[in-house]
Amino acid sequence: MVSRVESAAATRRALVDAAAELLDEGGPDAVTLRAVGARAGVSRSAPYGHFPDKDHLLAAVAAQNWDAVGERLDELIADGRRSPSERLERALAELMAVGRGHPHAYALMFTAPTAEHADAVAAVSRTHDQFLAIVADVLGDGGDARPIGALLMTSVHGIITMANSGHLTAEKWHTTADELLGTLIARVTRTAGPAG
Amino acid sequence: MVSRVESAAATRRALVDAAAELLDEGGPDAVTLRAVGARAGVSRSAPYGHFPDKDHLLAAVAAQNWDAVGERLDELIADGRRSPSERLERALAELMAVGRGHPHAYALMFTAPTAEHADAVAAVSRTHDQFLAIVADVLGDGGDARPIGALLMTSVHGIITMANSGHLTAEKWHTTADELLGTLIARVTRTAGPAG
DNA sequence: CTCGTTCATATGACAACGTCACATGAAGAG
DNA sequence: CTCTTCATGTGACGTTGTCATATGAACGAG
Repeated sequence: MVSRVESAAATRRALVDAAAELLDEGGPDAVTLRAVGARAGVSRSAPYGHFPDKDHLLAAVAAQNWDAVGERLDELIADGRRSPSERLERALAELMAVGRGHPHAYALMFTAPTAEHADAVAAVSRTHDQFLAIVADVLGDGGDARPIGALLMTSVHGIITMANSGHLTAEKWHTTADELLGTLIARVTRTAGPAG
Repeated sequence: MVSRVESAAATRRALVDAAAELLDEGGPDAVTLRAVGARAGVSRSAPYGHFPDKDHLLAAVAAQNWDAVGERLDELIADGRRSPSERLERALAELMAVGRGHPHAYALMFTAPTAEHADAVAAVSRTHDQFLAIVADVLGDGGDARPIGALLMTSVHGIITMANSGHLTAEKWHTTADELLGTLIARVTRTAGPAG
């Protein structure tokens, strides 16, 4: 029951989960290999049996987060009760909820994987494809969904990061992240053509 | 000529410049206090005579970068030969040029100052106000420029950061950062009303 | 069952880092 | 000239990521 390979896989999962929890709770500075090991019930350099270095462990956390978002998008796509534009709104709102609710985890998802971890790159690619499918469904067969999808994705990403860094204050900009999301969707998806 | 206060001010400037250069060249990891001191011609803990800690030194670098952008926006505002919408395009292009040309410096500008450094907060506020003035000039007297300005600022910020982190590949999204900027301006400033 | 191998994990150690306490030496005030 | 002030240099400490090595239990062969 506790075969060697099973135990190793469990330890790997525990390490990734511990790193994710520490990141969520205390930010990047709280994610030390010693703290990760302690929370996972192993010692400080046990991660080196599963990852080449700390960056790869963090890449595994990022991949897990991307997969979680992809799962939510999957549910949206499978849910036939909603209209395409409603699905797009929900997808963007989901991204916003993750970004605002778990700022550190979100920031990690958008720090260059640079082929450090093939799993992370694949997870990102999968989730992006799912998002593009949702956008394509809204636009119909009229044009290429990718540039419009990119504009939506990058803009929502900018709203989230500026809000998280405290640069999007209501006093200065007289609006909120949620309002900006609504305006963005309205203005970008209004006429579904490819580019202005 | 080398009065004590002058010398101290010169050292402070040298420290900030050294930190900015190291950041530009080697990224955040290259900015160690020892390296900063060495490049500035002083020793490793000289910064502590001018800043409470490393974060405050970095905040000073961020403030300097924000002021530099503000200066460029000032030039745009002062240049009467351009139309308001042309000025807005140039302002956003300027932001994009900084972000793409100096990714580490740009990332630092958008990491929470959180009142660490009053100078940094003031520099950010000044530059944001200048940007809003440019946006207001495009919209005319028809409405509040702030929400539209926020949407433009956050979206461009998102384009820059996603491009810098390698998440905005041409293969996946079939577009480029520059194209997205054009589409953004076209779709957001088309009809100048406040919100959709 | 027994023995030798393999491999995940634990421990010790090292360099580099941010930071502090203290020493030093020159600029400015009287 | 003397004393004070303050920017700077030096030594030291705790923490971090990482590696070399030791250990001990899960496997395959006999």
